Amino acid sequence: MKLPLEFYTHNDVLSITRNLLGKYLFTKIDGILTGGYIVEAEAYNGIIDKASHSYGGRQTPRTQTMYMQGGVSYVYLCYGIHEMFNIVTSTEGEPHAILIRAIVPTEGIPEMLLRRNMPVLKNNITMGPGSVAQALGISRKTNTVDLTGDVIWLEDHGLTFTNDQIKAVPRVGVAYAAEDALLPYRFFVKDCKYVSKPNK
DNA sequence: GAGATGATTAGCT
DNA sequence: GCTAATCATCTCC
Repeated sequence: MKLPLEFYTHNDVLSITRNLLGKYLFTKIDGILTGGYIVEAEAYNGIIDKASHSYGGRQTPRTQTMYMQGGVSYVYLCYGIHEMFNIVTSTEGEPHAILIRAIVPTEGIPEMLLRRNMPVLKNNITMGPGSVAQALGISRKTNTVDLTGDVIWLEDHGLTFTNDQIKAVPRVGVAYAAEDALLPYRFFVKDCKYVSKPNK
């Protein structure tokens, strides 16, 4: 059931992103199991993606993780407080990554409530990339973790979405990036209450 | 070594 | 809808 390493090492980061929707993401942090299935993800297509840390082939200590072979986690801090969970794909030297933006929680919900400091379950518990990471207990300590290991992993439970249920939208703010601006990099499940804002 | 910045979120208007 | 909060990392001097 656990996704094999081959799932992550394909070169087509966009099709991997599409296939990630409906896959289950689990984490076991401090011995506590939490998880859910992915409903929103965004591809970061390496050196041609202006929004990527590795745009233009930039290589820094932080982005080293993106250049690794697919199948590891890439966690980084943004705006000082939000930790983001990415899945590195493709082969070594190709800085492809997929940002997990939203999941539907299924396992360990009480623990997620504690981590998010929320009294009751609300739709926004895993809405947005920062919230997903926090609810799952992901932090920079879980950077470069092997996704076929026992800390963070993905499973296929046979859940799939039709093309009608999935919406792919072009990224915004890259209008001058020629044909790349037209590519649909962001995938999400329509009308899912856990998906962040424009969910139709 | 100092300054700018950002793939966000929450809370107020 | 819009704006403030907040800090590790990158870049330039």
